[in-house]
Amino acid sequence: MARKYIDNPNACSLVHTMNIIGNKWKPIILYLLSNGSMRFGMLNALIPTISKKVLTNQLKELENDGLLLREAFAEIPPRVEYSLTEKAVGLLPVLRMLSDWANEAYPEMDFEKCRIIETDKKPA
Amino acid sequence: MARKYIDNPNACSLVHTMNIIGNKWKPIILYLLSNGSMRFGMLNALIPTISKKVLTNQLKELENDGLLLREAFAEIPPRVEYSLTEKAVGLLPVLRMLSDWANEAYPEMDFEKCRIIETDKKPA
DNA sequence: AATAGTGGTAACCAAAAAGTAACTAATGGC
DNA sequence: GCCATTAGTTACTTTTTGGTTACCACTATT
Repeated sequence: MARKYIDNPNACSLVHTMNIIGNKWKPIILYLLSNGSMRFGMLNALIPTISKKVLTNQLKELENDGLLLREAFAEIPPRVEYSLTEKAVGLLPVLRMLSDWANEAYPEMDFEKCRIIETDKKPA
Repeated sequence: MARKYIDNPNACSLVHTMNIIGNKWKPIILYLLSNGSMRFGMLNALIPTISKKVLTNQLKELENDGLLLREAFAEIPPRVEYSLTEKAVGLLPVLRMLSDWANEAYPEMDFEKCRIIETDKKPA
């Protein structure tokens, strides 16, 4: 009787996508940049609980995987803009569906859907 | 000038979905079970590189999140069947799209799409 | 008694992800 | 000189995920 098994999970396209975006911070970053290009400092301000170290690393990985475009201008102080590539834009509808799924699957949970709050104070 | 920021990433529906399925093993488990219910041992055999400890834990988490149904039969030896809930079935089309995205986004990569290999030998 | 079948569990460890705090570079303005 | 701006970088630490190994329970069979 032949045995069946998965030979190499890393060769699986689904797993590959998850490896690329399935962590704590990348979905948020992609969501924020879906509204248009953004500078490092703005991303950092919009996600108050992420460290500069981690943000830098996440942006670098997304760039390496072809999802982000990093555009450095010859300016002082330094100015760097991050924007989504076409590859990433193609992923947005799927992210939207993942978001919608949670809203439907857990109706008892009041999700904010990555709500952006406008205020003049930053939490302690 | 008002400042904007994300107040709580964990309240975000997209992040919630990622927290639930966005790790190393759960996409594979969901994929395998999309073909129909399965027993613990079969899952373990089909994913040769996962430990029983981790498989147990992943199944328990998926069950707690409402994606898996665990059905224990009054039999000896123990017999337990795992199957997808409707909640999980609703997620399958999205997983499929995540898979398709990788195939399109990285055409130079030859994904196996969680290919199941039939053979009578298990790798060393 | 030993072995088999099945689905685990427990104790400990390794690797990866994320966090903390301090520092850097290159100007420009006071 | 000091302070400000911006986008990092570095060294170390903590937390989380995943792995290893041995063991368990309850029969049934040899």
